[in-house]
This record gives sequence, structure tokens and C-alpha cells, in this order.
Amino acid sequence: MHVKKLHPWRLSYEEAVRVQEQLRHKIRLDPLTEQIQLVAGADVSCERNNRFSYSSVVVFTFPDLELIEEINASLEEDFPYIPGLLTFREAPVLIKAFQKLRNTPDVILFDGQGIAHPRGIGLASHMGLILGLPTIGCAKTRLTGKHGTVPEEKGGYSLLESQGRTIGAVLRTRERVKPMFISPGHKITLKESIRIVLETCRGYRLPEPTRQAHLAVNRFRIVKSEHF
DNA sequence: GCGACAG
DNA sequence: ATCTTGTCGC
Repeated sequence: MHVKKLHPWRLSYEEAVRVQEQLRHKIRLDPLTEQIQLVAGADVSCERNNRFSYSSVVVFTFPDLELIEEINASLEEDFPYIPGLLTFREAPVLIKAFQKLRNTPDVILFDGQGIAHPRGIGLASHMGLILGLPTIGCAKTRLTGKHGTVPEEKGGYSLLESQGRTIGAVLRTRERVKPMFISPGHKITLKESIRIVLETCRGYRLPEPTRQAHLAVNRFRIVKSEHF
């Protein structure tokens, strides 16, 4: 897959923030232009003791969700986890996987925020800009924003708001489980994001793309680290 | 100054 | 995220 040249990643905190503040203005939240035929999920796993990070990208047909491709990658990790700067820790190894991907997904789900971010550019949004593809942020917990009570039934949601702006939705993807924090990443609307997440949920809290990417990256990490 | 804080 | 066993509930 074609992947745009990446920014220098060896950045200080201030430089990383500057990159985000400059890039946020390129994010577009227009409706999807293509019919969704391929949906992908991506996730990263890091080892506390080891100095490597691992990533997996899985591609499914939509809406049948038949797996057609899985790509893994590993990379030496150099950036720490800092709330708000997750992109600079996880994007490098994700990019390495996307560069090897043969299919071009119509939309990609990420384990993190889209625009529901202090500077409006979470991992999903940043990856959307790098890849030039529609992306959705599917986070398990809140980073920023306020919201009301989330309806108990599956599909129920409460809007996530910040500074008077709607930045996402707190969505119940399954009954009796904590809701997910969904936000558009790039080239997609919140409404479409919610629809795609719900249509890719298969009885679990996480939508299949990110759930399968999570399982895949853990399988990959075990095999890779045991084989040295 | 204090609390909050994706993975 | 990671470290970790069993256990309670639908």
C-alpha cells in the first residue's frame, strides 16, 4: 500500500505538540465517498521489558467480515507513552505494517481516539492523514470531553463534547459492558463512524476489526519474542 | 497548585 | 498497555 512519507519521529514533547497543532487543520470530516467493501483494524502491543513494539493490521470484507489479509510488523521502540502523544509511540510500527499491506481498505478502525483528543488529532486521525484513508477512533476509555449517561441498550449512545463541540460518541456496543469512545478520525462523519462500528460488532464489546487486530498482534508478539 | 490522563 | 488466578454472572 502507498504510504506517505512520515514526519521525523525523534521529537521532543513540544515538537510533537507542534506537529499535531499544524496537522489538525488538514483533517476532513466529510461523508465517505466510496461504498465500504473492505474494512481494516489495526493494533499495537508493546513489551515492558523488551524494547520492541509489534503491530498487526487485519483486513475484512464488509459487511460479511471475512478475513482476507493479515500483516504484522515489529520495530524498536523509542518514544514513551504520554497521554495525548500516543501517535508518536504507535504510528511508526503501524506504518511499517501498512507499507506491507496489499489491499487498500475503505475504512480503518484504530484502538485509540480520532478527533476526541486535546488538540483534535488522536491516533486514528493522524493515521488517516498519513494514509490518506477514512479512519475511525475506537477507544476503550476516555481521553477528553464530557458526556451524559449512556443508554443501557446496545446501540445507545451519548454525545462526547468539548468546548461546545461534538467530538465523538460514547457508544454501547454490547449490553451490560462499558461503552466505547467512538470518534471520527479522517474523511468520515461521526454518524458513519457509529454505523460502521455497530455493523462490525459481533457480540463482543470491541468491533471485530480492532478485536481481531488485538488478538493477531498478541499471537505475533508471542511467536516473535519466543523465537528471539 | 490540583486533578486528569487513548495505549 | 502490562503484571496475573480465580471467580462470579449472563
